[in-house]
Amino acid sequence: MVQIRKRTRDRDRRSVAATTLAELLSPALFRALCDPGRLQILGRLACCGKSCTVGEIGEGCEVDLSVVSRHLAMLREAGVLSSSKRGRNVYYGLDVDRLAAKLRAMADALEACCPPGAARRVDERQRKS
Amino acid sequence: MVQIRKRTRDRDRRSVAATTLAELLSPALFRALCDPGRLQILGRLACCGKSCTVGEIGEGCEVDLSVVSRHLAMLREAGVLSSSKRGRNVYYGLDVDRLAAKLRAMADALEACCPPGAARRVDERQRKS
DNA sequence: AGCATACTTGCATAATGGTGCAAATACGCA
DNA sequence: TGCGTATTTGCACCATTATGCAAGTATGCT
Repeated sequence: MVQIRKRTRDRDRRSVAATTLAELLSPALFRALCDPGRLQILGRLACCGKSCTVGEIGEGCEVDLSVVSRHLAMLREAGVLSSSKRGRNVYYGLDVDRLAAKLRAMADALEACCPPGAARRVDERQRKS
Repeated sequence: MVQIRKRTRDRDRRSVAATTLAELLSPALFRALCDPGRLQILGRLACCGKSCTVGEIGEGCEVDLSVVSRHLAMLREAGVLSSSKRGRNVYYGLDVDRLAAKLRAMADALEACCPPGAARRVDERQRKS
């Protein structure tokens, strides 16, 4: 009885994890991160540690400023960056903790979704048969 | 003196973190994950918890099996899935722990790269001026 | 060997994405 | 208001990617 109740709880937990996983693994986020130029911007903002204007971010980039602007907009729409306008300037900033939390949530959801114990190895099935 | 030594260490740590970050944030990985179909496959394999054949994975997918096969190959090349052949079948499996570890490493690198303390808030700069 | 099954690959096509230039918009300042 | 600066947007072009179909390869079975 205890055993059955426990299994039921496990199944529920996995089910919730599955929906969570599907929500967390959004194509849009990965889409935003899959371009080298955008990743470069992300890295810059992470290391710089403060929000910067489009012009500042574009400095040293070989691409047109309009491209940088579009990259930034895309990262903002994906929830990676936040922006705020101040005078003529638009400051884009990376909320490191937010992004880190999102990545860790994905990791957690992946593990929670996975059936407990047995099935964590890729090659298990081959070994059996 | 102690203060200076500490700052130097912090700078070193951030510098290492920056290179690590650049290595971890690989476009290829995000590239592999940015397609809805591939994410669906990933989710299935995560929840199923064991490696499956191409045919099994393709069941219920509306796309051609050749597309599934290509998606799987792409995920394998990105280091997300591993595969092994057994008879006529090819088993693709997700190593959940490996992927989760990769995501957490990204989160750690992001935080390590960020200058300590002050600069974790996006809107700090606007508040100053 | 011959045939069936499982998967991959070549190829053509359609869709999507990245880029630069030029024009438009938004704003501050005199 | 008029001008200069910062950023975004429209548009055309080129490159990349996704897809389905058909053909190819690899393997098991009789």
